Amino acid sequence: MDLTPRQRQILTFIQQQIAELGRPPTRSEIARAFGFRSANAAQEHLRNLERKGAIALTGGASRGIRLLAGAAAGLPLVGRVAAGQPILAEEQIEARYALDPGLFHPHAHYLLRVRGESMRDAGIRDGDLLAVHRTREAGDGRIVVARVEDEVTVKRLYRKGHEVELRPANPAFESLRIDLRSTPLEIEGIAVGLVRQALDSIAPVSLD
Amino acid sequence: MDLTPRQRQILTFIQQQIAELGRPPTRSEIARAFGFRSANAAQEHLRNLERKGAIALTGGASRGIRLLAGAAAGLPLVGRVAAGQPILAEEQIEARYALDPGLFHPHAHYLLRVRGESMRDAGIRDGDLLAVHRTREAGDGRIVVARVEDEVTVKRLYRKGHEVELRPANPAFESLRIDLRSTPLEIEGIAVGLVRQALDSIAPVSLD
DNA sequence: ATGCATACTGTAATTATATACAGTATCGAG
DNA sequence: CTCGATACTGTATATAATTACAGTATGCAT
Repeated sequence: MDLTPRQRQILTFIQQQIAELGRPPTRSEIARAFGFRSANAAQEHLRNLERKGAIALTGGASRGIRLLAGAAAGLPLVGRVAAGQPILAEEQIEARYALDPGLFHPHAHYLLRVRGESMRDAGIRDGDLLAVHRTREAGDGRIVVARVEDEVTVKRLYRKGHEVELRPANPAFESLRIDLRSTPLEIEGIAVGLVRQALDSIAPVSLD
Repeated sequence: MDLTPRQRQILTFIQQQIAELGRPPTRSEIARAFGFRSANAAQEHLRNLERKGAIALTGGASRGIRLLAGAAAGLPLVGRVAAGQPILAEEQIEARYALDPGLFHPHAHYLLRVRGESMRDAGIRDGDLLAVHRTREAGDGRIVVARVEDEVTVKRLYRKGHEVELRPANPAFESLRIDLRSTPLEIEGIAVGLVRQALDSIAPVSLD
C-alpha cells in the first residue's frame, strides 16, 4: 500500500471515527483533528489515499469515505511472532477481523494464533485465536502472553518475589521458572477471550 | 423496543446502508428509498426511533445516526431456548455482536450459548458461544445443534439407517440414541466456530 | 366523540460539506 | 539544479443535509 506516515495517521483517524461514531469523518472534521487550517489539506490526503487504494471516495456524498479491503479496521490477527520483532509489527499481521469491541472485557487489542496444546486444559487449543488485551501488568494466575528471551508464549503467570512461574495447563508440559534478576520477562498482554474458527480440527482430549 | 412495522423497516434500511456503504443514510436518502416526497417524513421516523431507544441522533452532523445496542446489526446471541419456541424468536436473543462474517466457514447465522460440559473434550466449554450455521443437513460426525422433543442440545451426530446417535464429547455423559420412526429430530444447524468471552471461568480438565 | 400517535406532503431557511483554484514550502530523486 | 510528490494555507462557491413550521389523513384507545 506504501502510505506515508502522515497518510497512515489520516487513515487511522478515519478508522477510529468509524469505530467510535459509526460514520466516516468530513473533511473539516479531519482538518480540525489534525489542526489543519484548511479543509483542503484533508481533501488532498483523501485523494492520495484513494489513489493508493486505501479508501474509496463517493463524489458528492457527505462522509463518502469507504475503507477498502486491507485498510478495513479490525483486530489484527498475529501469527507466528518472529524473534526480536514487536508483536504488532505490520509483517506479522495475517489478517484483520472486525469483532465487536464489547465482546470481551477488558477489550481486546489483537488476536494471537495459539501454537501447540500447552494450555489445553484451560480450553485453549492449537490453532485457536486468543483475544489479547495489551498491558504490562497481570494479576497472579492470569493467562498472559509473555516474551522470554525473544520467544512469545501463552501461559498462566504466578509470581513469587523475583521468581516468575509460567505454568502451562497440560500435564504433558513443564512449568517455566524464571529468575527476573537474570532473565528479562516482558508481559505482552493478558488473555481476555478466544475465537475458534473450526471445530473439527480439535483432537479429542482423551483420558490416556 | 416496541417499534411499529414501518419503523422497523426504516431501522433495517439504516442497518443495510451502514453494512453496504459504510455510512448511515441522510434523511433524503431514506425518503428516496421509501418513496417519501418529503425528507421530513424520514426525519420524524428518526425522531421516533430515537425516542424509542433504537438509535441516537447527533444534532447538526450530516448522517448523524448511530445504532444503539439492541438495534445494532450483528449475529444474534441466543441464550436458553424455551420449549416449543423457534430458536431465533426475538425473546430469546440476549444480545447482538458484530462479528466479521469471514471469520467462520461456512458463515455463522447466530451464536448459541452452550450450557454444560457435555462437549468438553471437543473444546466446547460451559458458557461458550457456539457459532452456528443454519442448515437442516449435517455430515456424519459433525457437531450439530439438534432439537429432540422440544429440547435443544449440542452433540456430535452419527446416523445409521433410521437410528441417530447424538454423541457427547465427555466420558461422563452418555450418547442419546434416537429412533427416527418414533421420535422426531430436527437439526437446527451445524457448529462452525466458537467464541469464549472469559477464560478464567474455565475449570481445568483434570485427569481424575 | 375526542385526543393522541403514526405517517405522511410541502415549503423554506440555515448550516454542513464537498470541492475547485491559486498559492507556499520542503524534500528526495534524477 | 529542476522536477514531482508531499503537505499544507486561504478563498470561494455550489450543493448536500438538517431541521423547523404548517398542514392532511388514518386508526386506535379512552
